Amino acid sequence: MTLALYDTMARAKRPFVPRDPGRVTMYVCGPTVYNYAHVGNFRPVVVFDVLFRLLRHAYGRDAVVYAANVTDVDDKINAKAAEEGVPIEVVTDRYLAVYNADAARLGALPPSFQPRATQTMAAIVEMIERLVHNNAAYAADGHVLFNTQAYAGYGELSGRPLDEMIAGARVDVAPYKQHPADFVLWKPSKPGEPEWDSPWGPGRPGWHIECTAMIEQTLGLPIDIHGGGIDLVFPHHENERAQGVCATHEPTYAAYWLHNGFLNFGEEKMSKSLGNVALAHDLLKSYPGEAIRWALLVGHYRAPLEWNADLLDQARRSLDRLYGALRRAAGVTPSTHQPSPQFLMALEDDLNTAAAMAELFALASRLETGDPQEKALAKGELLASAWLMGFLAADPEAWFQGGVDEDLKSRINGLIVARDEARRAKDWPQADRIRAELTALNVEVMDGPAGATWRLKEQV
RNA sequence: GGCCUGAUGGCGGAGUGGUGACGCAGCGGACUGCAAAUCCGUGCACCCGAGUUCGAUUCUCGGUCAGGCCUCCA
Repeated sequence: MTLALYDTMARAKRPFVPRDPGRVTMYVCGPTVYNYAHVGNFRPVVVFDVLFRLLRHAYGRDAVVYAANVTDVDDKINAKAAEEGVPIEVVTDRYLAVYNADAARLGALPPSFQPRATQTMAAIVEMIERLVHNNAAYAADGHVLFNTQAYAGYGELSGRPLDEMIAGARVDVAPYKQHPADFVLWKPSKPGEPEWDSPWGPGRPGWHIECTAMIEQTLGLPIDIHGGGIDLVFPHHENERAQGVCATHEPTYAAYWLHNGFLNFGEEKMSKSLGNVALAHDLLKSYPGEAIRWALLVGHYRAPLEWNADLLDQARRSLDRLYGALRRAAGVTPSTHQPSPQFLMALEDDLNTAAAMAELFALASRLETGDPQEKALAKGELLASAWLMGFLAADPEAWFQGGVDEDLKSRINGLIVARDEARRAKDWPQADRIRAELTALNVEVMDGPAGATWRLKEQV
């Protein structure tokens, strides 16, 4: 295993060496649950799921501990709850359930932990107390603020010198801040908002502290890998790091910082064939989760990805190709359970999913054309490789015929049999009539040496 | 205003100092009663300008464009 990961702080690819190979820790910033999540929210979910799987492959299933948090204390949540006249838990529980269900349909394994801010309050308050005690935080005007001057390394992660940021800042500085870059650890709640007890009066935590507290509580500091969207580098992760280091006096907060790029929405391109490709939840009504996952992984995770309906159609066709090869090779017994070396090499190179996918196609091609021995190897490697990336877990038949109810299925099979009889009698007009009927049912027939197979034609 | 990325064929997207992945779409052929699928073959690209070099899409500089961050944000 020679995994190399691009570390945002080092601005370079670095060989990955965990602190303890027997306990590899990874934390990824999750969503604020106040609404249906945007597809872009699922890019990190899927990307870090691939990394999770790869790490488990390398270090062992139980050796990787992965925490992905949920932010359930937030202004937007408060607003939504107030709008509906319900407690915030009603809102957060609802959207968290949807989020988790959608993530599962995108093939993401459940993380080892899914901590929530509301369930980490004691740890948050305790950590703030520690920061105050360490002179890294101060109370002012009902707030507790982190003192950015207390940490010399502040700005190292994002590569921004402090004064530079202040010079370019477009926000007014709150009067109670000692330094313009200081940020809130604890603040009083507004009337009617949820609040928690603390030594500084009832209130709620600032945004950044929850992650640091959750990491310490679920994984322990320091951790090996910290991930999230590129937008989180500053200020969120910069602040997390400052807090974590000052609270623990441990110079490393996270050994590797990984950040995924954004999805690009070319508006005019997108809205034509598909009304709404922005919400994963809506997308899942039109596309298999696996196709969406494929689309999200088709480019390198750090690069921006052009997101449009075409991409999704192409993703589905790519999977058709792979599942098609498996379907035709139903009788082949895999001779290995190991992913192909080429495939592994691609993923180990900072998760080069595009190159890994190319290898999947190469394996499919060998599965189509190789001699029996080569086919057996290709099938084993194709399946093991694809599984490592979270693909091809479905039965090929189910992929092509999925979503068809039993009634329709037996009707289709009846027509296939009837057509087969007509074909054997060389009654081509009758055979074509039956095919037309099947076409009307959105079914495509494929005659093969072993009889006809069929598939549902693409929708949309 | 400050900081930072990126710009590859019809589309998406790897990668490389010299033989130019891969997928989808296209085209030609094989197979098929006809199709589909599959197989074989094939066309199409490296933003602009300058520099370094025997040679640059790949390195350097400048420009243009796009995106991100500095404020909630994947």
